[in-house]
Amino acid sequence: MKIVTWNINGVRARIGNLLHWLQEANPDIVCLQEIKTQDEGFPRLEVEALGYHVETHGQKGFNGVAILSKLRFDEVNRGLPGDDSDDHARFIEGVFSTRQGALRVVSLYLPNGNPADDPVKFPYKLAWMERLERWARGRLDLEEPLVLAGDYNVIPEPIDARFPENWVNDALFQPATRQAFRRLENIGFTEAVRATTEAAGVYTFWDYQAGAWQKDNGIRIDHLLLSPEAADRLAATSIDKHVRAWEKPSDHVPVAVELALDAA
DNA sequence: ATGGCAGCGTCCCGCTGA
Repeated sequence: MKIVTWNINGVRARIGNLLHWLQEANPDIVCLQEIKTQDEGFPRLEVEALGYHVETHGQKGFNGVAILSKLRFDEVNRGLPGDDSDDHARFIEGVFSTRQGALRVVSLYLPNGNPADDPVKFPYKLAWMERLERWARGRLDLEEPLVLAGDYNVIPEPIDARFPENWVNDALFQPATRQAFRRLENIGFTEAVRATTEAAGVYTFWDYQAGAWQKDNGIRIDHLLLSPEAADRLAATSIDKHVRAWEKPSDHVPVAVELALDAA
């Protein structure tokens, strides 16, 4: 079972890249972030034509997440519980049947939080991370394979940036941000890419500006966190870095995990 | 990043992103 997360930075602007990549990578489940459209604007017919079921949680202009799946959805939940006043579309959960039992997959787009001294944006990021932890603790009680996949907007460690010194004042690399991410790991989640490589120079995002891609000035901020039951079935991870060199690319690339699970 | 891209809606400028 191949599960992938990709911040696509506008699904309507990226539909050609998405269709090409789906055929090349042949994933079973895809978690998209920043679809930047309302649900009715998602190009679902083109994606369905490739054999995928589509569930979205969109909003006008920015944010928005989706899950594409070759497996039928048994259940879909939209929005991260814990704050009814939060109207950002950043969270969608799908439940699937496998031969080994239920599988839960979340596509999440964690708030950026910049500027780090902003009285609203940075606290919103930390509060969202606290809500995610609270929600995730509850899901761990189910003792099921669960994948929390998405754009976390978190650089976990200095090794996850080409120039970590450039990020010390950034919300993505603040001590409080990194601590909140470690808390998610410490309650029982395994970060899939770091579980499979200790290598430096592994990035998932390169800014459009200042020739960041050409200089390999990247950061690793797209992650897949695995519950114990999912981590026990972790077979491999991969990053489709070559997609960043395509025409009209997203600034993020797909990050994949292979789990030893079979569709029911 | 003293902001040099890119997508989107308010649509040829302003906002958001990281």
